[in-house]
Amino acid sequence: MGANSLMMGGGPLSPPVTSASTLSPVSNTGLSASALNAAALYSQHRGPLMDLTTSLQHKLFHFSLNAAASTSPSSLSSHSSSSASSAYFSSSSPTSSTKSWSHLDELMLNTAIRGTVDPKSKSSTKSPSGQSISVNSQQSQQAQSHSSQPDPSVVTHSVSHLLNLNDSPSRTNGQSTSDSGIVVLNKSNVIKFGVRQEPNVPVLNGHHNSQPLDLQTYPKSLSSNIGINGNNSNNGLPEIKPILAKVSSNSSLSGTILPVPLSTTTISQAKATVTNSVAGPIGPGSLTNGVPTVPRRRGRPPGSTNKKKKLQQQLQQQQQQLICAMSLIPGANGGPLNAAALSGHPFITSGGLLTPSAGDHFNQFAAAAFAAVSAQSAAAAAAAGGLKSPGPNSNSSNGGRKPRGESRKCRKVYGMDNREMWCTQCKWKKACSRFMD
DNA sequence: TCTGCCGGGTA
DNA sequence: TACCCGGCAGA
Ligand SMILES: [Zn+2]
Repeated sequence: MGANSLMMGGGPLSPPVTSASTLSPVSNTGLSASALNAAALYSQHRGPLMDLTTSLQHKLFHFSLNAAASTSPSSLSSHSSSSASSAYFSSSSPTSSTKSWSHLDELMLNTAIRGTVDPKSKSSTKSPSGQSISVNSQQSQQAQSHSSQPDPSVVTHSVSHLLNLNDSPSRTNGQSTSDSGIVVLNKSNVIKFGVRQEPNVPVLNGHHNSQPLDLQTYPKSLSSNIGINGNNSNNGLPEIKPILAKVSSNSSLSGTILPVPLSTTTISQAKATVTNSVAGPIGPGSLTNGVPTVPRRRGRPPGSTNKKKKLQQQLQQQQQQLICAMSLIPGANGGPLNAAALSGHPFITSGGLLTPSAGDHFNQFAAAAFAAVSAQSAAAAAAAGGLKSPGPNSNSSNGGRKPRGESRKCRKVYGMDNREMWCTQCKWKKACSRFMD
């Protein structure tokens, strides 16, 4: 029931496309204008498409392209001056919670989409063409290892294998009313895809009798024309192609994912109808010459560090302690030190550091204070610098950091493989909101 | 080595 | 505010 309402309930497409009235997908998709138009054009001839990126949010599986993982952090950010198109790609540290697309497999797809795990579908999925997912993984690793520029065709190939797309659009029956679609598209640097939520619709047909998506991978020039990720060939970003497909609910082909023929004319037509009135994450400002660009990913850029700031804080703290200690010097018993006394003191340098020099009137009191402060600041620096604090019970409430709770949190409960099941806070590396202590 | 999460950057 | 990640403390 949900599927049908999703399919039928969609309003007209937001961009003023001529075929908008014939299209029934949800419009608030965040898909690129050209993609929407391509979908519109397709649905005009072939029947309605449904954007599952929106309708199946909770079932969506998402992953980041990790193709640039092996590059240095500086090369991760777009080096093009067009900051609008800059994007980051997650590094794949061992503890990284981001799933590399090369690790995507059928099991995860089924888990993500159907919420169930089919134990026998784990790993080593073979396609009839003799290629397997592991081959794609190898390809991806190759792409990762020797180049900061991932090979977009590898991405597309792999996705097509994973989705097991059928390459025969002619098998589509004309009954558009019983067909719904699946849209696989890029949104920022994340590919999202899914199928409509309907029981008993196998996402991946069990026979793996499909072909790879080669016929969907139009050449680079075309993908540039359609405006996916812009046509800036040297912007350091991988090209992510739109993949449009539909799920047939025909009895004999139930669950088979049929590709949408993105013909050259369709693409060019789609390009011609690109407008600036696209709503969604790809905002109006990110369209340049009708070419949507990839917005920069939110969040802390990978590779950024807190060390600089921390060092600064450390220094400041040190100085403060110094001043406090120096307040012992002029007064008899640690009376407050006024500015005049401090500024006139021979041991306070412009940098705020105390530099006792031989021959000066460096009294014992000051020496003692200096030693004390030095020891203190050294300890503080050691603590802040990542050295293990010395004793087991070094401090009961160190730094105001609350002690770790004893309950298992989402990460432990669901595991890294099911990150989509974690609570939001855990996803963000914040204090878990689901398993409170 | 893994887990939990704080601090802070970015949109 | 939402999202994301470096890095630290502790198990
Ligand atoms: Zn949680």
